[in-house]
Amino acid sequence: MLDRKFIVDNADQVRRNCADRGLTVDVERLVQLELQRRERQRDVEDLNRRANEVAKSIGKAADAAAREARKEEGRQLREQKDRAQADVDRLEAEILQIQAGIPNMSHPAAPVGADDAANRELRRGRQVPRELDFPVLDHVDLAAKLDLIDFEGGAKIAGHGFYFLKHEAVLLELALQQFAVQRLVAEGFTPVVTPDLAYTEILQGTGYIPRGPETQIYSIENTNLNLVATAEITLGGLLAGEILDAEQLPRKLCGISHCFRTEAGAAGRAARGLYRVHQFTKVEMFAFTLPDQSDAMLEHFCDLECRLFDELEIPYRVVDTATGDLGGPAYRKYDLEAWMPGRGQGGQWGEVTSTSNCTDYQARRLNIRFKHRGQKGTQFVHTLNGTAIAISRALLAILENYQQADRSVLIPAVLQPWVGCDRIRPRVT
RNA sequence: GGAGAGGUGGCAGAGUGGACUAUUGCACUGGUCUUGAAAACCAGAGUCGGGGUAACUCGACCGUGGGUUCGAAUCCCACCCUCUCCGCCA
Repeated sequence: MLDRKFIVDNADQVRRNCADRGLTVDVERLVQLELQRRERQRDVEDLNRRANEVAKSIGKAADAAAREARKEEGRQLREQKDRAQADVDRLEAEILQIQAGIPNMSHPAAPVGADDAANRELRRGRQVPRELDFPVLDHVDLAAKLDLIDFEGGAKIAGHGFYFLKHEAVLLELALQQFAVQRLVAEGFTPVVTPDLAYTEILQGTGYIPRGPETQIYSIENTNLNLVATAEITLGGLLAGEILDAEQLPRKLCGISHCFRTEAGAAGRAARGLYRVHQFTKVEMFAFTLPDQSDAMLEHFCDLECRLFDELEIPYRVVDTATGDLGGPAYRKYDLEAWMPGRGQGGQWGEVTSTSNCTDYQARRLNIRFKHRGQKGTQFVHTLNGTAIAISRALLAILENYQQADRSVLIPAVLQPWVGCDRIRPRVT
């Protein structure tokens, strides 16, 4: 959420940013409603003050008749106050609705454009895509030949988009988690395993919208709980409502969670196999920083993502996300897109990680602040999130990039200690 | 899941309808004393919003949301959470 005072004082800038992101938002109406609300709020406070004065005077009233008169006066003042408060509440609700639809401001260097066509490639990873001089399979066919993933089984018990991992795929899932968490712990992250469910207000604080027609979120009926779409939700929510000591920032966490996404409206998009599924495991990075640390932290997160994929020896490119393709809370976002030889005709880049600087947009709604010891006042922290490893897409990229002419798949060297072999061979049945 | 007890400032902990303008202690900040520190003593100090150049001042906040009342930390209702015991269970 953007600061309301900022919106009112910088309406033009906010309107332009909404346009850059391809959104139409009635900023003028918000400004107008907010000015009305402030005026009415002053009435509420004035009536409260007068009612408080009356209440205090009752004990000192000379006689019963005077006391009754004062009571009546107090009653009327409270009634007026209630009416004024109702106006304020009504205005507040309408303002919030508009305000919630306003995205974060965008980094001045972020490419301006309507969609991912305007994304800017920043650089490529160490590994270049291999020349494959044999018929290339995609991960679905590879997994079938190697008996690694059972999509039919997943569909049978939970529907399309669910799957069973089997054999070396299971070892790879665990190996990727180990690999990511160990690297991150060495970089000063506190590792956590988070809940896979969270309250609606926590999701909203992080910028996710449960229970709408277009929601990507699974909710538990008759409760206030939802399945998380990412550990970003639980990691951000962990410190909701807290005031942090400035000296203890930045604070870096990495969380393992399962991620659940309905993928409503995703039908028809390139979604074969593991690329777009309803459940996967992810190791997520999250940071709480001082405002002047967040730009550098975003670069740090991006560097870490690059290091992980360089170590896995998977080809990738880094992309600076265009304004129209940024999520609402993001101020700037970098994606890593891995080379996926089996995707499309002759291979395509496909997103494997994403890291965002959300500045104070999430922190304002989650109410996470910091203060300097001995100084008065608080400010909102900045929050950042980044994918370390999303298992399903990393697995996809490994299978397709490491496939061999004999239909075996090599195991990346860094993962071999955990997988316990250097190659997955077709299973003899 | 059942029964009981609770949720008050950074922490501990008092407050059961009107001077709460939230007692007190610890921790914190400044000062006095001291070569310096500790101790002692004195003083200050929460968050959010509004008004004012400022000293300052007004409103809100005692788990959350409603309600009763002229007036609620205090009474009532619902929900959330914590602790103890019991049940169930990996």
